[in-house]
Amino acid sequence: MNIKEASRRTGLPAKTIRYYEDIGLVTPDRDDNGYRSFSDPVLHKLAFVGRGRALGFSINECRSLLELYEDQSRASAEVKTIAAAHLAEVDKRIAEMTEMRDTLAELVDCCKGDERPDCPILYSLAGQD
Amino acid sequence: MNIKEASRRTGLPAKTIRYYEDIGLVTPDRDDNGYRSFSDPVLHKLAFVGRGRALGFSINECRSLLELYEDQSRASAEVKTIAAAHLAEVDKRIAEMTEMRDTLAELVDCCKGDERPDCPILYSLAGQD
DNA sequence: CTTGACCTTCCAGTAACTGGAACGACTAGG
DNA sequence: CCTAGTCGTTCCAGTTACTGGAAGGTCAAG
Repeated sequence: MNIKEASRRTGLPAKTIRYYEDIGLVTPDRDDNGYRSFSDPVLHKLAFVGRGRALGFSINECRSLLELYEDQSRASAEVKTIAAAHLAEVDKRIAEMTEMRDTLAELVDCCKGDERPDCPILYSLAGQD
Repeated sequence: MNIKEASRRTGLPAKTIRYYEDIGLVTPDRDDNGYRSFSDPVLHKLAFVGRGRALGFSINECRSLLELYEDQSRASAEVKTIAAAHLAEVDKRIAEMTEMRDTLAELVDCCKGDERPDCPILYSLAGQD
């Protein structure tokens, strides 16, 4: 299977698949003409990484998870450690963004949005609170 | 005032202040020895950008806001447009992250985290739902 | 006159792609 | 057999917003 079909099946852009090969996440076979040839296991790994990325795992976390997935003697505790750490990160990030959002929403709400220069958003950014 | 003091007063790393000069956000004066010399207005602009960044505005949004701030004849509607668009982005991002978070939390919750290889997190990433 | 804290510039690296150029391979139609 | 069009390849550069580090100049204190 060529890269386009692999792209279609995994939902990953062809560019991204090439990039994943570059950084050693997957190693598709090659046909005699130099074209990449995607076997089912490789396709499977790509989809695995795609799902990991969709859950916000970094490439390196995906790499570790992939290794654990392939290691039949893994302990689920190792996986859980990675995922729990990531979850904590996500929670923190959401909390930060929510705080930001609320401040922002308040400012937007206070701004009349007319043709006059008077603007609480700018005043706040200027530190005139 | 030299860069260190400007850094202390704005809370921005000196490196960042130099970077902001590089990209033309601010233009501090120079002393005869080549050192940057920060006047109050420049300091003020730096603090403005710092607050904008803390609210999640991109550098370019900060640049636009700064221009509007300095334009006495601005219409607050212009500012509101930028801020509201950003707010919508933030809201979208928070929604995405929250969805991610919930899926992740569920998986983490289901994983026993022991020495056995059995792991719902990996199974889910592998697409075995 | 030396030490230490400051300052300068410039180069490179980060994360995870994405766009584009330049060129080769393959297939279908005339 | 030629050609057009779609696919594939590699490689280089750009994105965002910094950050780290090297090499070297400046300044104030003792």
